[in-house]
Amino acid sequence: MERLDDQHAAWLARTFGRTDYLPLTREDAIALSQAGTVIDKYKGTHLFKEGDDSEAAFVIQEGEVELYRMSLNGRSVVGRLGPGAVVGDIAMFQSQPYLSSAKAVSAVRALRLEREALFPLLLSRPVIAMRWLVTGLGQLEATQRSLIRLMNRTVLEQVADLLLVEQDRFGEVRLSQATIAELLGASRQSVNEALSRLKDAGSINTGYRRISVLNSQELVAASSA
Amino acid sequence: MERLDDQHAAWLARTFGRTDYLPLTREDAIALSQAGTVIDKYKGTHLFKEGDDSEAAFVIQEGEVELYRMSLNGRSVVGRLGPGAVVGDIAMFQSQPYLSSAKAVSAVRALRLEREALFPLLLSRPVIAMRWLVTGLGQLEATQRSLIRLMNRTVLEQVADLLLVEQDRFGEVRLSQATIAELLGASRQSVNEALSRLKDAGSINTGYRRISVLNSQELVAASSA
DNA sequence: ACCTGAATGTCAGGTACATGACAAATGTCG
DNA sequence: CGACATTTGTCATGTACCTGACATTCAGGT
Repeated sequence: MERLDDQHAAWLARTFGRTDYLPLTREDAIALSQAGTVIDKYKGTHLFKEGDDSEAAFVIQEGEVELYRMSLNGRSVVGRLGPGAVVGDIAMFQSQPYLSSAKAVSAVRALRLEREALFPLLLSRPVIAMRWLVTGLGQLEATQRSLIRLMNRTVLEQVADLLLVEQDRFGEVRLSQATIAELLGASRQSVNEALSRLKDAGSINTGYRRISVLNSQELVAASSA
Repeated sequence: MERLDDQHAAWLARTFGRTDYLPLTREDAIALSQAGTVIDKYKGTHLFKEGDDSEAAFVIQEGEVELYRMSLNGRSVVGRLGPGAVVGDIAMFQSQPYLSSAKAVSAVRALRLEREALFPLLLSRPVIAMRWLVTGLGQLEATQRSLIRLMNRTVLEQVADLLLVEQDRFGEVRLSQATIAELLGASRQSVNEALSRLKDAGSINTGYRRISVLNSQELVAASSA
């Protein structure tokens, strides 16, 4: 147990709201990890659903979570979040039911923090509160970027921009064209068309559920960012 | 001076990150207002511009601020913020230059908080940190809503949704059609078209720089939310 | 290896929306 | 009060994108 806590604490210090000016003490990190419980979710299952009582927030440790809302027109994907991100906190802090649903896209491990445990912790440990704030503002920034990506842009530009943001350090994007279309609120056909154009231009390579960025410069130009 | 501080403190307690579970003591509120300086900005001037060094964050007290970013295609408006909202904090906490520009749409009074004064304050007064967090998460929620508004929706639906969100307690929206178009990333003509349809349907009334919501129910239906 | 579900590639037809251009109405300021 | 700027209303034209339909390719399990 001791060693596990240490690992956990170290992980939190590295990834949760990481900032150079806010060192997270081992003590803080352990307090945070002990305030919650680690939960595992299978691919396809929900951490919470729109309208549920917001009892807890979650810090994602492994896997990806998709945040979405339903409307008459169908699903709208608000975002995809990976390790280090927080979900469910908006509703919890506003004492409202969850506003979106959170679904595990892959197998997910997360730290589940109940309101009753989290609030005292944040009030007693300012560094954790600040880091939580930094994480939230990071998400706000990402969402603003998504907004801009959608406005005044053709699907080709949107796709180019998304590939730039979403690529890993090897220049790979592991998403199906249908998923990309959902993230952009576009049709799969249009995304396919855009990818073909970018491939013909030599900026990317495409494969099954995989896109490789070959030339970031050209993508930046194509995104007209 | 004494009386002024009191007023100021009371205002902050009422509007800044207001929550039932986090009472802001008079002492906290005064500390916050004394950590910054009140600045006044004329309509049309900038609080900060994209790329500037992020020295400070601002709590808006009066007036409206427009947040936008430039790209090759022109301006993209990220949002409009009124009293109680915070701008500039994202960049400041991430130690990056400002990511957007903030322009006063009307005469603006704001509390300017420098990094050097704000950080110690947040670390020493957890309730202020929590309220700051709540405010930030509120903006995140609003931005998520904007995202959804844009995705998979016709201009008519977008306009209906925006009117619902943006109306004041008298059911009035004081925005020009051109401004609405900018917020939605649509053309002025399309917005005009949509408003005409809603007016014909009897859901709203339109005037010079003014739209009155007559029937919220019908608007909800038209927005297919 | 084969079978099956998922993902990709491609086409035709329709439409919502952008662009550009201009007239009419409304507010503002000297 | 008149002159000017801003905002609204309306058209005509082109195009990017969506819908629907179908063939082809790929991956994983038995």
